[in-house]
Amino acid sequence: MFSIGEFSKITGLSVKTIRFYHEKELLIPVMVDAGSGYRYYDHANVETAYVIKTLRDLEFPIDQIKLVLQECDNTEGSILTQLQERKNAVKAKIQSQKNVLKAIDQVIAFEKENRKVSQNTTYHIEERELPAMLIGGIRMTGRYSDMGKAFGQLGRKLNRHINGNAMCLYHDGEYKEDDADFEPFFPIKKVVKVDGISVRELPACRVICLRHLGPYERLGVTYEKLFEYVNEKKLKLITPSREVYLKGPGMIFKGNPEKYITEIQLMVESE
Amino acid sequence: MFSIGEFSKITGLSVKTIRFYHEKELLIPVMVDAGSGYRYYDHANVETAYVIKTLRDLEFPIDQIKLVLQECDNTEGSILTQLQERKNAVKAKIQSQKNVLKAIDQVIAFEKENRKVSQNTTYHIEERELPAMLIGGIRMTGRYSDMGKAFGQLGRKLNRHINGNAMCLYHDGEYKEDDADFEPFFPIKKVVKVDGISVRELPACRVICLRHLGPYERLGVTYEKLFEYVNEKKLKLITPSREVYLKGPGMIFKGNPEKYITEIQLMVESE
DNA sequence: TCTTGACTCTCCAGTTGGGGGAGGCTGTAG
DNA sequence: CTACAGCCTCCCCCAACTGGAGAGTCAAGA
Repeated sequence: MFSIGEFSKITGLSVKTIRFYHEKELLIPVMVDAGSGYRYYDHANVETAYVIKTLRDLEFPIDQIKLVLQECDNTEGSILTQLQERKNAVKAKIQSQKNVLKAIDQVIAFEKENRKVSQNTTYHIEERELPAMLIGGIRMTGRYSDMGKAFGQLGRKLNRHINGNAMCLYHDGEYKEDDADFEPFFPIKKVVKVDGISVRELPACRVICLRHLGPYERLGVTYEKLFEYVNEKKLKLITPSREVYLKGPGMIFKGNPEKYITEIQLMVESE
Repeated sequence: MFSIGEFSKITGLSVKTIRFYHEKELLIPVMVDAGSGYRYYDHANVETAYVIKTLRDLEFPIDQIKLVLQECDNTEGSILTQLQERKNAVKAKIQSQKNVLKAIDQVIAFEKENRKVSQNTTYHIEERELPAMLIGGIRMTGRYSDMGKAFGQLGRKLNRHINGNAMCLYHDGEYKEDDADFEPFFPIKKVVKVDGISVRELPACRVICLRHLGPYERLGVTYEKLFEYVNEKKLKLITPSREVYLKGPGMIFKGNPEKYITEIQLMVESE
């Protein structure tokens, strides 16, 4: 018979753990001195202890180990079933961890992309030909402040198909506060079918564009510059116009709005 | 300003959780009524709540979220670092889970193998030519009861290279109790270098063999039958002899010793 | 103004698998 | 006989909440 300390050295379980297993009725000492309360263990206890250790290494929860030990001898096949169950549970856990990993990667990718845009240049009005692009978007009417949620949804649902910065189409010819008609979207790599997202091709077109540094509230100033240019050059605008969010709020933090960079693209008739 | 219930509906956090986050100073209500103790939240709190939710989804621990929130604006790159750290932590977790999975698989494989051997036949002495086999073993002197530990070690270290049932070589010509010279081993698929394990080829040979059903204590009876046969046929024995543990104790449970099946193989001179 | 019912408060306990330590008994060796 | 190692029970601690009890508060209807 071994005292708890000897038993601890034999089995490699800590004294605390052994007492805990006794309390949980997992590993019951062969004898407990009625007077002193000292626990004494024998060889059969050692065997049981090894079984418990093995199963704990396989991350069986205590309760299940108790079950396994109870039907120890009477069944032959049951341990295999239990092992299979445990295996499935561990598999499920791995899968959920992998999903977390994927989500983290996505956030990292987004934050990195968002940080890449250089801030040192000053911006000039440019005329450009935009190529056709495949997009996935959500057209909505309401307030601009709801756009964030839409981008969140788009990001989650389009995920790895995303092929560029967040953008938005403005279908109104004029500025509206409460009842605007706009369409947040992402360029995507190939046609996908996703609930609640409309996928289509945006045809190639000619645009004049200008970048804006600072919070969205001050976009008006930059729009004004573009309109001046349009008048001067006697160009004709076509709706919808676009904004490209080169650097905006992160997926986690809003960041510093003074550093946001947005490119405004106004479609004009080709000459 | 929102009451805690409204705030809960807005953010999707339970009321309990919101109070918990307050206690942890993660999410501090914009105002607490001094008289009633009622918590009131505003839009900034909603934003913070979303940040917390996002980070919790990525399995950031509370304390780290607190840090992240504290250095919210003052740093740009820090969140990326934190994300990378989190990623590595999750990766490590996945790896450890995968190891558990592998261990479970190994146990399952072992238990299945151990269960496969049919028990319904009666056994006869056979003469056989054994092919050469590559083995990994541990030669030891002492008691037979230490063999279990050796097999445990062998199983862990040889792992996927194992290519057959557990076996043992008996290098003594006679039966010894305390000071036996024996060598538990597994057949293996290819040469591997592992600390404390000797790997070599066992040459092909001629053996007479007989299977034994029951606990190891009664192996003597079966040995006797073989010795009778040897005398009768005037064969010459060569050491070492072997035992093949067709069905023995499981990796977790000892199982029922009455059902153990062991094949004894005695090497004889080729005719 | 009172009542009702929904809402909110604080405090306590429990979850898993133990670890750390206090304060007090026990066993054994010199 | 005494010292000291070993053992006992009891309580608190970890994370991230959840559940419940008992009491106080708010807003609306009678």
